Amino acid sequence: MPEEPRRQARGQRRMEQLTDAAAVVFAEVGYAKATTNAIAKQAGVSPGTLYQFFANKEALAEALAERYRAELKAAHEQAFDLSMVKLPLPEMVDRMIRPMVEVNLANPGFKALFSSGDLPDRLTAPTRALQQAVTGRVAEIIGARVPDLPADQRDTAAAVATQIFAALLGTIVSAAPADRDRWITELNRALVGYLTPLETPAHPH
Amino acid sequence: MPEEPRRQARGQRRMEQLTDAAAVVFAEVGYAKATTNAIAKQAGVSPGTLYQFFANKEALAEALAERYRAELKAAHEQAFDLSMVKLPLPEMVDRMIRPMVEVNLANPGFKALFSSGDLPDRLTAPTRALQQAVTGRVAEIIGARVPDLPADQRDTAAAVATQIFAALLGTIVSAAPADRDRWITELNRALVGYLTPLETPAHPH
DNA sequence: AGAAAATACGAGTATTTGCTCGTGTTTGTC
DNA sequence: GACAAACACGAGCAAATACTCGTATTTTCT
Repeated sequence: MPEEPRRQARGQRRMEQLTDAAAVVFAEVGYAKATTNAIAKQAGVSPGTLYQFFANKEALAEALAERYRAELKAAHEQAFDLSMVKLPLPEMVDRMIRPMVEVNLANPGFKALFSSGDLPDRLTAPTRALQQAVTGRVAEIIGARVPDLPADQRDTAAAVATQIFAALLGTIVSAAPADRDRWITELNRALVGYLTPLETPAHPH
Repeated sequence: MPEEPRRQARGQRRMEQLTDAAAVVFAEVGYAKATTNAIAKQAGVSPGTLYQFFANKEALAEALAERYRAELKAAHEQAFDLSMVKLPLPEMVDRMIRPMVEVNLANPGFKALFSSGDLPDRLTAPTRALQQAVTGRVAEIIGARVPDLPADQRDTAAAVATQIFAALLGTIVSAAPADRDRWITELNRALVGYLTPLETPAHPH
């Protein structure tokens, strides 16, 4: 098995160019229909060069997914504060949503990897990693907010919330900028509506 | 432009065989990776025969989508009753959800057409038709339940509810049968949580 | 029966696509 | 400056795939 060559500065730049290009092409035509030759062309590079750095199309997608994961994590760490746990739910949800929408608007390829329905089997892995990173984050927050909630219920709630988010993300980013806030509001309502009962369990009637 | 030939009984059967086969293959590998040759083989028919009845892969998907639309409509007309409008929201939502899940379980190809992320451009049309049929139905119900709701808010709510549904549908059908009810319950909670505020507008604080 | 239309076949085609490989250039190290 | 490693090229391959077409069979109609 061939070892990873020791990358030099030029190579690092190329790899970034290539993931950038992949993001553009994925965003334009989706992962499945994106061709490696088109990605190479978009990067201003020959097909051969692409394969000098990535074993295959999938590895390229993995690298891109990993980049998004890191970016998301950074955005959240910047936007999150443990004090947020004490905010009213709608405001907290808003603060969770915004950075993710921002990351998505800044990286059009994100959606193609995060919430595309039928990707080749193997890509399920990086996609799952992305989704799971988000879900884990959400679970943390819910856990901090409702400490008495059993772990399994918390994880289920986090998974559902993430799916709702992913579903509406597409609508939000493909909407006209003027309508975007409207859809974000709806997403907020949906999440708040779903999560509120967790905070006020079993009310007497 | 060639005219549609007058189909004879044999041809009608073939067309059904072919859409059946398409459903199977779509369910197995998704629309994008489904090959027309594989569909023909699954139908026990040569590739040429497939193209005697469908101009291309897309037309086949359209026919399948149309079939699902009709099936869904029938299921709903059977399950719906105007009296349902007076039921408590959770129960009504449950009655809306169940038949759709049923149709989905009975027709594994449904999901591939209904909630797949990156389909070829033209297939957006039949897919949209399916989604819109569902959304329209939901809008009707909401309208009947909350007559005072402005039309645009009603349509927005219907669209969001449909997206939430589509998002969790995948989880529901791919879950182990034992877990299915659990996820259906969550879907119910999500929809009820989102829709409830519409029924009790602007509460005094 | 006989003609026309519909159905059926399946090897073959034109194109696409992920990826390779032989060859040449640039970069880093001593 | 010399040597090796990394980088770059791009024509082209092997495989896949949507679709065709010449031919043969079956059904329908008169």
